[in-house]
Amino acid sequence: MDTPQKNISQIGTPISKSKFEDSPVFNYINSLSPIRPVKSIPNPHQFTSLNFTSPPSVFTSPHQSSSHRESRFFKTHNSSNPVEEESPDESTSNEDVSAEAEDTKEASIGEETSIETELPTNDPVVGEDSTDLSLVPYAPLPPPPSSGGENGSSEDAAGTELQKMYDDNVQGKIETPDWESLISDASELLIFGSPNDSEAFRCLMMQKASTSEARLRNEPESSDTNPCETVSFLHRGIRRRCLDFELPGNKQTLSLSQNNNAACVVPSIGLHLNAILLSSMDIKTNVSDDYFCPGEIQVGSSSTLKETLNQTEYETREDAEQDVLVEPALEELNLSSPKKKRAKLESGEGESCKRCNCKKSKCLKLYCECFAAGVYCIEPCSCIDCFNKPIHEDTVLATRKQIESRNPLAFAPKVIRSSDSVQETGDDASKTPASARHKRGCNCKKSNCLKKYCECFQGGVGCSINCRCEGCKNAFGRKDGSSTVDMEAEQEEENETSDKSRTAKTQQNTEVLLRKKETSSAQPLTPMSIYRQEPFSTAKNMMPPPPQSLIGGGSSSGMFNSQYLREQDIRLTQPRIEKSFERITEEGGEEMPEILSHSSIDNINSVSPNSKRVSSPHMDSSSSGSILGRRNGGRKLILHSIPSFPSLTPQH
DNA sequence: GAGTTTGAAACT
DNA sequence: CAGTTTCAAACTC
Repeated sequence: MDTPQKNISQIGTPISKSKFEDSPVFNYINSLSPIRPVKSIPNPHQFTSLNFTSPPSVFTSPHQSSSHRESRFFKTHNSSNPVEEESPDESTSNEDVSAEAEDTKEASIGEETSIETELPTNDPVVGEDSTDLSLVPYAPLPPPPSSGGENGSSEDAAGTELQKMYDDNVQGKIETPDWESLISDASELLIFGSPNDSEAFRCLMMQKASTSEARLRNEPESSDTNPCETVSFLHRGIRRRCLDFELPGNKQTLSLSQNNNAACVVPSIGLHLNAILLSSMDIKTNVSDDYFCPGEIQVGSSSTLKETLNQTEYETREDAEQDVLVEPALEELNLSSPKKKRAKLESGEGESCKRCNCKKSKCLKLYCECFAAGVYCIEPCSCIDCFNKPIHEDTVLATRKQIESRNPLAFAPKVIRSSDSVQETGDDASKTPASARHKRGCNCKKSNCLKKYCECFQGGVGCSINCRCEGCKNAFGRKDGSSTVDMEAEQEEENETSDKSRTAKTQQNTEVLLRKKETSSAQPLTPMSIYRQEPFSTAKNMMPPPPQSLIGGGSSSGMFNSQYLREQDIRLTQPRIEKSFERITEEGGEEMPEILSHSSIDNINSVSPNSKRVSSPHMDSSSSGSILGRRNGGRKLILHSIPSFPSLTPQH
């Protein structure tokens, strides 16, 4: 097999390889490509290496009929090889992978075209715009500048040439690279993205999934550990689709995480972040879970998580992530039997993962948890006449927009996390132990805020002034200001008053939460908030003064927050995430573009869209701001434009 | 699994 | 903005 590099060299310069390296042209080429020269050299073996074949697939989704969506990733995804599209050999499940693998092979053979095809995949990701990567999936892609390649045919000649050159150069570097590096990059993205990235990643997956859900279903039986496959699996495993509310153009945001988040998460809670971060860590423990759900993870291995939460943990993340690559396959397998999963979720605590059962809302209203969370409904959902699917993307977006017009914060995370430090501020929040508060507060009349009917309780947060509940006995903190101290006592009360079985459940949750709180309380919480926003954030989407973003950051990301925060377990995960962020900031300081402006924070208070009350931000702001400063060690965090949550509306 | 309860979301 | 209806999750049996 020839190495792609040859091709590259050919493209770039017809010179022989030895000359090639020395030649000024080579230098020039190097300068062109953002990526480190690396491997222009090594080729042959790298190429031959198994690693090589598969990995690219990670970012490429050859078969996609809806290539445009992925265009971001595959800038130059010109011609789809028929082969790509359908690899007769492979089972449907593996089609993608196999196709990709073949593509790579072809690339190695040396066709420019084929190479280009492959390259694109890598390019965006590795090199230039990590942002693109993050952007991902569903967003109606703005034609990426570089991506003109999407429709290679349509490209202008000049543009094409440039693109080619660029691609070629990049290719040379990227292609050759061993997968390890590639994967590591990818993992890094995940890491960085944290919430956002993960979301983005997920979105990526989702795209795939959405475009070919049917395939996915069929897929997995094969459990090849081929790198490519693993990657693809990863995506698939994560595959739950996020609604991409992000608007094209998000690229503005500098930070990877931001962009990414915006894209996917849009859905707030974006699950995403969590998903990956957690997943990376937790997946190991809970392979069976379909999605990376914080809650599930916890449940599955609560103890493990706790342990993992330790600061040291995140250090292992990279490794974990690699593992993730492998793990997904398992998940994938599981996916094949949705019922199983569902059953599992039901029985267990799969709640974290959205799976709706809508019958009349068509999953286009906030009644639908999936929709509310900013994710598309998937197979496991039992909804009827569901419109919350990629196929109806337009409808979904339109509906979302409509809802947002009515209530800008409709898709904002319901639970706003504030830093623990809040207590210091003396705000009402201080009364309650929980660092987080429900955005609007609950309105419980009969549940005493002791059941999941109560959104506060469900979100694992205490009731606050904002709540209009009656007879509040929220174990996480009463409206009247009972503190964490009381919680245990409350639990006891609960036991007495509430039904045994039910109580037991509740109590468990509560206990878990308490433990988490105890553990987490020591740790600074804030940083997360910043990132949370990102998932959905899109410069465009940003609300003027992003109230949400300020809010807790946590608030903004639809999927992320909702899914994540909703989990009572949130706390456990959070520390971890924070750390990851922290790490990011430390290591790649540049990566964090966001600026946390206090001003925005101030706005938070005012922002109660529906006139419904929003948790008092100031506490958040003050605390968060201070914390941020602290955490970052004086680094300035800029809240550039943090889209608080994934809003469809371009701008308000 | 069916039915009931509950409170958020949507509507008026 | 308040009251009512609709809805789907949470819960119970």
